[in-house]
Order: sequence, then structure tokens, then C-alpha cells
Amino acid sequence: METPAPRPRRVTINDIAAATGYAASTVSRALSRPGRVNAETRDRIQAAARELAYVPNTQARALTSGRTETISVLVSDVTNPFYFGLIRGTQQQLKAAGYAHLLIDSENSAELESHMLTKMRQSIDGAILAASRLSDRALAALAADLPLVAINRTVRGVQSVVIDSPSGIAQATEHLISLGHREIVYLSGPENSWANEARWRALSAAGGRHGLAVRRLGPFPAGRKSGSAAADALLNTGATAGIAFNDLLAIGMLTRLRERGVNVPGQISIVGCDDIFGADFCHPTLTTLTAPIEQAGRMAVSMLLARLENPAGPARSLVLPTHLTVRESTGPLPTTP
Amino acid sequence: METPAPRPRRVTINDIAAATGYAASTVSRALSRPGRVNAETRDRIQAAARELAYVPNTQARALTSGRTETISVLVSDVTNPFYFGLIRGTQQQLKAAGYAHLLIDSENSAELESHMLTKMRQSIDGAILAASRLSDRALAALAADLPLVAINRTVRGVQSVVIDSPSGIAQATEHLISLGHREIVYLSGPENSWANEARWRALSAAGGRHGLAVRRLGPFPAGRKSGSAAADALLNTGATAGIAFNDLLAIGMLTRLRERGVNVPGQISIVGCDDIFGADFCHPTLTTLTAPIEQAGRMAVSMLLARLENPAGPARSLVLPTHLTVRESTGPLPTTP
DNA sequence: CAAGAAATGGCAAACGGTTGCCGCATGTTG
DNA sequence: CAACATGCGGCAACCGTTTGCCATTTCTTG
Repeated sequence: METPAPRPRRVTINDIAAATGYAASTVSRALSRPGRVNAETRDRIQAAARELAYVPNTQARALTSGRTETISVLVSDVTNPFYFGLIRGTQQQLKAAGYAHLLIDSENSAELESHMLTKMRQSIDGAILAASRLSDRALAALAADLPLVAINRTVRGVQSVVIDSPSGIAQATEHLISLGHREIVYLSGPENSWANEARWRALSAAGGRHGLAVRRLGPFPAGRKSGSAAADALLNTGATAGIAFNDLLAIGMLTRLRERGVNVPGQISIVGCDDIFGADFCHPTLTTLTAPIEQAGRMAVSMLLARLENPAGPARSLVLPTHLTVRESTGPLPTTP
Repeated sequence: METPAPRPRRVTINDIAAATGYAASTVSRALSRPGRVNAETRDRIQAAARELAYVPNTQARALTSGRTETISVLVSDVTNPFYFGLIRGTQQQLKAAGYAHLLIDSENSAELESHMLTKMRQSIDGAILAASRLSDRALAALAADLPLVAINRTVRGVQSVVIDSPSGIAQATEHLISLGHREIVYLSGPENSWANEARWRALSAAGGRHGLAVRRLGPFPAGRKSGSAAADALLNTGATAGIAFNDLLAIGMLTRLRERGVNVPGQISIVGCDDIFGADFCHPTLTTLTAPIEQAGRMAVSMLLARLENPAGPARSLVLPTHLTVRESTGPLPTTP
């Protein structure tokens, strides 16, 4: 009977040490801080490492050095297409820097979020928190212990990358006004979402500046399914234009409006937020705030890695511009007969 | 001047040992194999662990035990929405089992794929390979060293979960035949994709059975952008129906056909594969093969974890059914005047 | 009641690197 | 040429846990 294959011994620095005649510590140095040893030594050791197909053991390295070369990216819901771009951006940038990418879904729960984070604390060098559900205090406390970048969330002392919704919302409002709309409804997303509040505030402000009526409906869960309820509620108000918390909700609304035989933009105009995958091929195609989300992911990684190299550095905060992308879902005010 | 905060000491089993008066080894046992110690001892130690907010260090654990409680999921392109469902499925199931989810993008490159895998080998307990670009030989060799589950790929000796495209393609073919189509074109995806070959073979076979003309165009990169070229090529053949390698390509084709003023399904019918996010709200909505991809992700995780518990177990292979979801993009053969 | 089995806890050696410190050999400077 | 700095390699401790082995105590069992 065969033995059940005892975990195969992998090549270690000791094997390289034995092969080259140097001490293990010298091998370690030659590999991880080449400047510390003689050039010839370095070459010999590196050659042997290649020869033996040596792969450093990250766990062992992390144990003493404390660095794991792993960053976790937390999203509130992996299935939300908004995060696709973000994940793509972080993935790209992390891979380029040789870091591993640990994906965590916090399921919209603050408890789960902080639980996962404490559990993983020792396995990661830093984290990128997209749409964190944590309170400001909790977030600040966490940031003191773990290098962090928050996406779409600003808290004192916590690095962040935020997308400039206020400016985008203002553009959208002006666009609607220019089309003749005088009453705009905001279809609210989850109440514990920071971005949701920011968008509503921006709309109120823009409405105030232009002296028009703005209202808020909801909250609605940020999914396509909630679109039906949102659409029905919007129709019920008699308003001629709606700005949805995000594209998912907006697309759900479009579907519902089509079902009910309501003409978009003939009878009502709809604006989304984020410009996710699908916004350009839904029907009608969606006017939306285009967020440079992939870039946000890349920037977040850069800021995080910069912080890791220089922990004393300043807590930077970056604001990325949005712009309105006008498509088919917005049009002139219907002429009342 | 403040000291730059030397890495904060975290609570270890030694702290618990000191606090309770037991030896570290006993603490370790009480925590990780509670049956091995006296009930009272276990309770005291676990209470102390809770008290001190002890969090086990996974790196240290991995070093001796060899198990990291981490599974990596490799996809060929994170931005492909096909993977969203898969990632969701694996994420759910892994979290439930207490495993970490390491996401890797192989960028459609076999080299990168195997490079990442060898680099990570010691940091993971197993891997799920979606759309692997590795050769059969390389894959089998890898599987001998690392517990593996391949998605949409069958190789002798490698566990797998595949989606039953042949049956789905057959359904799609019969659907098109029932609508009167006599000539079907396959819009091919990347040549190094196993699923692409499987789909084409299935279509050839189905075509043969029903005595109709099938042709193949391409290969086209599996993205929406390639849809234009694919649509133009399809129109050029004069065929009345096309089955696209995947929904991304199909949606791209719909966009192009609309641009060119071609009526779908009035003049031409389009079928996609996978039923990704967007297939139900593009215009026209897409008839497609609905793949239980999220379930595939969950099953893959289950199979992998089962294998980890019992490495000697058989290399199982699972086939998941597909079904045709008929929407607006397919219709009766246009009546030639 | 003796002998063997089972339960329980401790010791110490790993696991695979990193790093502070030391010593030797060489190079630099006045 | 003495005094000192610098370059380079080795020793050994350490990171936090797991685990094989052993000693003790407590049960079983004939």
C-alpha cells in the first residue's frame, strides 16, 4: 500500500545554503536585500535559487517581517456591478506591485465587516474599504491600527478616494433644468450608505440654488429588483424627472416603466449614477453620472502602498471628478395638452 | 518626539498560557482541538481567549500545519461579467466554511496563470480554475501537487464542474429550426478556450443531426467590442441566425446591428451563451443559454473542500444542466418576398 | 487488586524565514 | 604605519503555532 504522499518537501533557503556553501542568513540576504552582500555571492545564490526553482514561503516571511504582501479589498456586495470596475482597478495595480488581492464581501453588514477585518488583521498589510458600513468612530479607530483607504467615504484621519458626486449631481440637475423639468425626485438608496446621503445633499443644494422642488423617495435597496417600487412611487408623485441613487436602481426602474407602458424620456426622464456595465445598452440607454471607478481603485492602491512605505506620511484624501453622460433616458419636458 | 509606534504586540497563545497557568501547547489544543483536553480546562482557556480578544495568527499556524485556510479563485479576466456569478458563488461558500478568498486574474495568459499558481502554492490550500488556459498536461501535473477544481474544462484526473453546453446548444439549435431557420452561424470566441471548442463541436453535431448548414466565423475576442466585427461578418454570410460564443459578444452584436438598422429578430436571430447580467435588459433582450454559474461556483468549492478533507477521495466531475431562455432576440425566419 | 488502557497536560522541536550582533578582512585616512 | 571605518558573512535568537513524545493520573477490566 502506498503512503498517502506526505506533504512534498519544498525547496527552502536551507537547501540553497547547502547547495552553495553559504549560511542560510546569507542566502536570505542575497535574495531579499541584494545590496547587503557581495555581488559575486549574490549571483551565485540567485543562480542556485533559480536552479532549484526556489519559491519563498510567504507565511514564514510574514512571521518575522510582519509584512504579508497582501491587501484586502472589501466590498459591500460582490454582485453589484459597480464594484467590477473597482475590483479591476485594484487587481491590476496590486498585481503590478506584487501584492496578493484578498477579496471580501461584507454583505452590507457593519458587524461582518469589522469581524472579517479583525480576523484578517494579521494576514494583511492593509485594506481598501469600498462603501464601508462602519461608523466614523469605528473607521478612525481601525485606521489607527491598519493602513486603510476608504472609497466614497470621508472621515478625519482616514485616507480616502471619493468620487465627486456633488459636482456630478449639479451637472445632472442643470441638464434636467435645461430640458424644462421643474420638479426632480431623488430615489434614495440604503440609508447606511454615505454616498447616498452625499448625493441627496448635493441634490437638495442644487435644487435650492435653482429654486426648484426636490423630493426624496425611499429608501430602496440598491438592486435592480427595487426598481419596480421606485418607478411606481416616482410615477405616483407626478414628477417629470428622477435621479436614482445608482444605475442598478435606475435600470430596474426603466424595466418597470417599460412594462407599464410609460415612455422614457417622452413622459419621464431618468438619471442614474455610476455608469456601470449595462448603462450603455439597456433600453433606453441611461443618462448617468460617469464615475472613474476603475481609476479610483488604482489610486486607492497607490495611496495605500505609499502609506505602507512611509507610515508617517500624511493621510491623503483624493477627490475624483465625475461627469454627466447624456444618453437616451432624459429628454425635454413633456408638453401637457 | 514620539517613537514611530513599533508594530503593536498582539495577543498570542503565550499570553493566554500566562494568564491561565497552562502551557502554550495546552492552550493551542484547547483552541484548535477541544476534544483533546479536559472540559474544564477548555472552558477556562476559551474564556481567557475571549477575554483577551485573542486572534490566532494564520501565518504561524500555516507554517507548521501546512494549511492556510485560503483558496484562490483564478479567472481569465475579472471584468468579464460571466465571472460575477461565479465569484459570488465561491465567495459565499468559502466564507461559510471559514476560508479566505484569494482572487487572481490570469489575464488570459497561460504563463501568468502558472506563474501565479507556483508563487502562491504555499499560501493556499487549493484553487478553483475558471477557464484555465493551461494545457491538459500542465493542468494534470498541477493537480497532482495542488487540490484543484476546474470550471468548464475536463481533463483526466482533474476534478471539474462543467456546464453542459452541448445539451444547451442542441436546445438552441432546435429552437432556431422550429422558427424556420436553415442556416446557423457560430460566432467563435478565443481559440484557446475549451468552452469555445465544446460549443462549436456541439453545434456541428446538432447541425449534422438535423441536416442543416452550420458555419463558423471568427475567432473573436470575447468582449462587447468584438461584437461589431462579428455582426458585420454574420450579415455578410446572409445567414438568418447566429449563435455567439458568449453573451458579451452577442450584446455587442445587438448594438452593432441596431446601429446598422438591422431588425432583430425581424431580419436575423441572435442567441448568446451564459445569461450574464444584462442579457435580460439589453435591447432586444437576449435569447441565451442560461448557465447556473453561481451554483457552479458553490459546487466547485464543495468539491474542493471535500477533497481537502479526504485527499484520497476520487476525482469527481460534475456536469450542470443548462437551459435555453427565450427572449426577444430570436424570432421566425423572415419571409423572403 | 494488579495490569493495561485512556485521558490529560507539559516539553521541546520543528515550520522557513529575518535580523541584531559579532568578527574578520579589507580599505581609507592622517 | 597606526587607527579607524566599511564590507561581508555567520551565529543564533526569534516570530506564533502545532505536534510527537513522554510522564502522570485516572479508569477499566479480568
